[in-house]
Amino acid sequence: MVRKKVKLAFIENNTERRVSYRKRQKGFLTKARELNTLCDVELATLINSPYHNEPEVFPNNEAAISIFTKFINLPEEKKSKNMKTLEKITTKRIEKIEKELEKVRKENKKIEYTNQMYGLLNGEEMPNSRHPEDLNDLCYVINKTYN
Amino acid sequence: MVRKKVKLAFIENNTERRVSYRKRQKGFLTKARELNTLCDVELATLINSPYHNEPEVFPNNEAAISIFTKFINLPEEKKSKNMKTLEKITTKRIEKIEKELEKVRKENKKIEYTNQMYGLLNGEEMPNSRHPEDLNDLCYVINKTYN
DNA sequence: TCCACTATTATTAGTCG
DNA sequence: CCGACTAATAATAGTGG
Repeated sequence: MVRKKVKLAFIENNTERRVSYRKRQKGFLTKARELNTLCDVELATLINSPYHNEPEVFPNNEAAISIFTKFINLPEEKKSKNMKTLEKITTKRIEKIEKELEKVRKENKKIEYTNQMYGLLNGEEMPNSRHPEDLNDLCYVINKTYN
Repeated sequence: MVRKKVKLAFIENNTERRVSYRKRQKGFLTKARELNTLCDVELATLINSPYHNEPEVFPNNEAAISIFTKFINLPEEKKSKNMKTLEKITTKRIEKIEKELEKVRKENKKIEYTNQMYGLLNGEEMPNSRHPEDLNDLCYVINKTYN
């Protein structure tokens, strides 16, 4: 996918294939980490290749085993197609809990910002994460966003 | 990683996160397919997310299960370095509990045999499970084994 | 909510030392 | 064979409908 658009087929040349593997494994694991972090999903991967002796596991052995064991033990009908009522109910509950979670996060942010305001008013140091020029807007933002 | 360089952290906004997840899952699975095809390695992935009801499995259920089962059954030292404390601790605890269990079993046996001895001395029937010719040795065995 | 678009960044095939 | 580099393609955050 660069210099030359590459044909999606087994790379016959050994050296070329090994080099490509190294680069792409790196990229692949980065993508896994990003997806995992940005969206907080349960994600496991395992690669067996002749280019390393031990399997390459993400995120780590225990988590991967736990995620996969859970899947293996799922009853067949849950592994695919037809979703049962129980699962739908669970999904709804998860959605509800997520909304509550977001609310709590907002509340925490508000408290955090408000504390920063008080701290600043009492002459404390400006937190590293916040620039002085933000100060004028801080109070406005707090009220605008959270009330 | 585009328009704006994105911070590698959980995306708080629900909608934004869902959209990002969709796009990135697509990209991730593409990368998996490419690595798999170009370099012909054994590769399995599994994602559980609130954005789909069924786990997203690559390359397919059976292959993924087979690859992971193989891994789970590997001897510990092959599973590699990053086997963490949790599992070691669990293993140690199980070993300890098993030892205690064995001790308790021995204790129970001793009590059982001793009771049989008393029963015999008081003229009770020989238990079916024990032959008369064993009797000579019983007391010796009790002491030899358990003291 | 979800396309489709596109400006940008990220990935990587091939090159060089 | 390997690491660094870079030209070129690929992925995707934000946008507009």
